Amino acid sequence: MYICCNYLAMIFTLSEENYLKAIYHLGSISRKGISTNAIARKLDTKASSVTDMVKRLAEKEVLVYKKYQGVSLTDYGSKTAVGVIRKHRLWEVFLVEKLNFSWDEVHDVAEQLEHIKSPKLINELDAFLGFPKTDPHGDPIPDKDGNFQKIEKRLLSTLEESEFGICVGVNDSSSEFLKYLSKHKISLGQKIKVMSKESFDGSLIIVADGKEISISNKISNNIYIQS
Amino acid sequence: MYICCNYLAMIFTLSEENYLKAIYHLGSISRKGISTNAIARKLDTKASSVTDMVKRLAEKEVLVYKKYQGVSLTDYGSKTAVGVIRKHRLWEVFLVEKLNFSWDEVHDVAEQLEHIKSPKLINELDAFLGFPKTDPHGDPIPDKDGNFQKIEKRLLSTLEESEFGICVGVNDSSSEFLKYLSKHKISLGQKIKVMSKESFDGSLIIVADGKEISISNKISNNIYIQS
DNA sequence: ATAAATTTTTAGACAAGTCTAAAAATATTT
DNA sequence: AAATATTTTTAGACTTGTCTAAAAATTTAT
Repeated sequence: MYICCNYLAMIFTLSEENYLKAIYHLGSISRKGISTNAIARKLDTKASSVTDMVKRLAEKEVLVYKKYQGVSLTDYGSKTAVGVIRKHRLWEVFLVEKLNFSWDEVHDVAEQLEHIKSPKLINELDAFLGFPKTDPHGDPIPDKDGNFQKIEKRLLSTLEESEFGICVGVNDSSSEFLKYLSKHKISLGQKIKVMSKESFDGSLIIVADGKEISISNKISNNIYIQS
Repeated sequence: MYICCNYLAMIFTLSEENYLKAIYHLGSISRKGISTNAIARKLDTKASSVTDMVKRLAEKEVLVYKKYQGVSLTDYGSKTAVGVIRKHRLWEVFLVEKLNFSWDEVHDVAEQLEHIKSPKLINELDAFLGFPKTDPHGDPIPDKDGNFQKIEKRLLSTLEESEFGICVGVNDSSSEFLKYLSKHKISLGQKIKVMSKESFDGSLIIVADGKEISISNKISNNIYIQS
């Protein structure tokens, strides 16, 4: 029998880790295949690049890929993604609590630190910080076995002017509502920025896929975003 | 007038930083041009690869390169290398003092951490650690302007019979060598006395931590002491 | 000072990761 | 169900950083 790889010793490049993390975030809401375009949007890259990478990752058996059907992570791929997220969030806590970073300064640095490879480092850091349960944005920190509480998500309606987020899910999955979203280019992974907010009816003017549209409070109460 | 690059905003790849660091280390010994082969040996790569990279770095004006004449760092290249070394050594202190790493475990992780780009991160880390002057191997840590003291140090192998000194550093920081030292209770600050010196192979009989041991010339050539 | 050995460079190739442009498949509209 | 639009994939190219093999320059030895 042919053993393709030793999972425990498997090493991923920085790029591969970023893809796994992006796919995990997109997939943690919907259980369907994640589309090439959604991944491309999330990673600010081109669909063709995603196709290439996804093929490589499928060969490594961290995700399942079928042409034109999108992808979904295997258990091992999911575990790997959670490991990267754990590192990201622990470093964020370190930066804020020990090095006087404010919550809006941590992300870029944590994006670099999350790729440092050393199990001892991250587990000692966890202990040094007193095994924190959430990061500075309120997102849960997985423990060293990958267990954590439910993911934090907000309604689009809670965003303020000039804030933005990535669409990670919907509350209402009626065909009617989903068609409305498609027509306005709002899909999983789509970046949405709030340009202005009308205080008297809660309607928003947002930018999605480069186009500016106005949406009612009813709509923004049915879209989940992640900052 | 054509301005080739903005030094302050210049960003180097991981590979480029490793080349600069290697050239800096080789250059702080001899003042001549550093040879392609010496760099290749230090980085465990091929001479042809070094030639390629060195051309790129010369274009970025961080070093001066003339065919067949070796290279030498410009002031800016040198400053960049010192910046990487500063990061490496500060992370080593962090790992040992805060995260319970032993001195033979830090090198590989610090090799990764030294490439994280964030001036705020490293300056805050410096403050968090109390502005340490030396790393766990006794090497000086440059301050944020790149200044550091040269510490007076001699090789243990230069001591004569009945002389003694304090261990202040090592030349080889491989885990293998450091483990050997630990086993024989030789660490930074340890007093070492030379009892006798074998003239034909240069081996020494020393006393460290109250115990008498024999060490080869290869070992004593990798330990720095201060009288 | 010529020959031999060594070092360094060039030329050409490769892998990872990305891109553009065009083709193929799927989804939507009428 | 045919036409249109969108998504996804393919094909080919580029960059970074590496390699091998061979050519050129330099150094060492005779």
